[in-house]
Amino acid sequence: MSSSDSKKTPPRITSTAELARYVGLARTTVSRVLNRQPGLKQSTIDRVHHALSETGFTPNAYATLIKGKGTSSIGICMENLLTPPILLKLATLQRQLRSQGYTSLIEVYGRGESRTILRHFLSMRVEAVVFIGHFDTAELETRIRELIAHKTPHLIIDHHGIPLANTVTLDRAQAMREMMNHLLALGHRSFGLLGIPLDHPSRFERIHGIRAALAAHGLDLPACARSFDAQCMRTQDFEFGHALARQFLELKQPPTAYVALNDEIAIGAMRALQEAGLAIPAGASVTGFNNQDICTMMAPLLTTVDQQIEPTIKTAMQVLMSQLRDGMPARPILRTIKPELVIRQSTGRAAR
Amino acid sequence: MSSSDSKKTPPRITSTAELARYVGLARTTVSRVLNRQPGLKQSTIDRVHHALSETGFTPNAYATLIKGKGTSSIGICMENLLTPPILLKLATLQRQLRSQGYTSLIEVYGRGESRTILRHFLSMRVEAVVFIGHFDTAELETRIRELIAHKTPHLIIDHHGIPLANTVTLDRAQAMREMMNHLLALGHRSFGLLGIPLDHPSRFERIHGIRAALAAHGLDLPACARSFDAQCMRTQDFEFGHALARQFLELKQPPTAYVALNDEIAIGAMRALQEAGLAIPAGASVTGFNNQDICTMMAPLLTTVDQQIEPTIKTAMQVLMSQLRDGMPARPILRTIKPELVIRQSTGRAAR
DNA sequence: ACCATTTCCGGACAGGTGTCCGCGTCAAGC
DNA sequence: GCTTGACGCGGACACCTGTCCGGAAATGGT
Repeated sequence: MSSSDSKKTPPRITSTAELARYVGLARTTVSRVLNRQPGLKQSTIDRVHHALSETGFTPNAYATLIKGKGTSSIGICMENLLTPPILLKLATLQRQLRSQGYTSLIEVYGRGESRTILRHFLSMRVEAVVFIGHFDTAELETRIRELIAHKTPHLIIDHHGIPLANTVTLDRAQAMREMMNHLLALGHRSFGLLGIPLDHPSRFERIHGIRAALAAHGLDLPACARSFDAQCMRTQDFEFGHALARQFLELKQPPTAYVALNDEIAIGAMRALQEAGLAIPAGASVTGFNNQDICTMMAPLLTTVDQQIEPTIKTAMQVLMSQLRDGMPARPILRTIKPELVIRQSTGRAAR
Repeated sequence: MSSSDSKKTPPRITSTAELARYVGLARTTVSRVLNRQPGLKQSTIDRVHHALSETGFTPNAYATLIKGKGTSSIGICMENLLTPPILLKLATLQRQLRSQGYTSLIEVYGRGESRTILRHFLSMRVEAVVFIGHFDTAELETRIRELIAHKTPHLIIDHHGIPLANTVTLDRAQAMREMMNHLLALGHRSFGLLGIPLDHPSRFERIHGIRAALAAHGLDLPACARSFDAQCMRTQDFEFGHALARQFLELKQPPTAYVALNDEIAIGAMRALQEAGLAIPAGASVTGFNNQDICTMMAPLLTTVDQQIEPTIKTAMQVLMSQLRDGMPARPILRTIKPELVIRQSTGRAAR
């Protein structure tokens, strides 16, 4: 009791050397304890661990990682942090990476910042870089070239159309083909595209699928499908869909089926149509994309496309891990994920 | 032309020393160029920059940051990456931090992992740690104590009730008080609470606000409000709200007003009520929480509470920056954000 | 051709950690 | 009391970058 038990305030330790002084051991001994090397008495191990939890000291990660060998970190560049499917991918990817012992460095892309972001990742010596979402193609391709030159593994999720890049992406053309076939079988022949411009490169795949399905029925895209995207500002998707649908309703002969870029736009459009007195699907059909949770809470339940996120991330992990294990592949890896059409209540036979 | 121009493959440079050898300069000279020190010929500067862009070399961030002075990084621990309001907070905070020159290290909390996460942050020598969301109170309090001992600034967003922690949080009691006053003024006297258990510590604030509003009207909480949370599994919120509402509908006298934990649950409940033939708000009133985008796309438009995320993050940044500038505050900082009641169409006079 | 100035070199140290290795110390067994 | 291990010490080097400083070299001007 009379001994100096006034250890109310353990000193602030900032290095293993200080910690070693604190417990009265050599710095190298402390280091050996921290790295679980054999040949140490149990009592000294306990002594160090006790001091460790007492002072709360944490070894400086930067000093360890100077050597660059095995930072166990992956850089993830996100298109944004707001759209649900992208986020779901991030969340599951991050979880799986962690379970494999990898830390994620997450950065959000802003116009033209990809260069800065990539430099940051490389300066942090990440072991791979993942891009999730849609980016500027030319810019992204430059980044990929840089990564390949660095021999740093990479993976693109969603953005399709860069031949030299390892890509895991949903087959959006296939998705649109199936969706169009579904609508065509219901007798629809005039379509309103919501949030899917006819000529924008980022929507090329979708348009391609739509065109293919129409062609198979002897129909021509520009003749039976229209898009009013240029007329409306896209700020918030529900409102966007709402505004787009209203544009279509001003036509003398509005389309009988509406194909939306995503579920939010579809729901906004449904609301506009219903407000105009149209019953769905009796008066018009509406389709979404992503199969988000809301789809089953609408009246009517929304017909949509499921992104198959679980399988997507699963193959993404495979591609990533194979690169981390075996190095860069001889030729770029391309894995396309098959979408799943989810037919619910918002699509029905075309009104006469 | 005859000179050796076969620089098709610039070598892989991993240190400034190698780069210096590559351009035929001293390592220190290269370092001076990289750090923009004066007294250098323009031609040598160009020479280095050219080699830099040619080889794509990036200085090792870890070596620079060993000294620990200013990693300019902030650790952010997230409750999850799936609920929209939390994510909106993350996204805006991350953006604002970056505009101030800070990098964000984002980690997602999993049961009991907060210790590991905090150790990681500290080993990365972050300059502050932010918690966003709701956590286990005891666990979180321990972390905060550790951070204070480390003299590392911290901030909690949303989780309320840890006296020694710097906190920025929405006044949820106030929100519920206003909401209940609104419903009481409409004549409602029996309430169904959706996703808000009467006794769970994480919902203490809400219950407190509800109780206060009722008491002001001479009413007793257990007498006029019920919660069926224990009966239903909460996996997906829409379904959860749907299931909860169905439970209430089995009562002989179902409540006339439903107060939900969030917008998703409210929407699920609305759907269940409508399916049962109840008109809203004529047959029953429903309120949400968060004022997400969907609220304006429902029929009827959902009455809800706006979280005021912009002001929240703005004050969060203030609290954070003041700590980074002036060090730890003498006493814990507590800033509460005033919510905003958003009255729309889903609430109306109580049915007789 | 000479001098002054600018510019670059290269050695040195610091920063925190991991690892190797020879040597001292201490305790246990004979 | 001696040998034999087991264990801890402490010096050394490495990793990569930033910075300081004296001296060498090149450049400029006269």
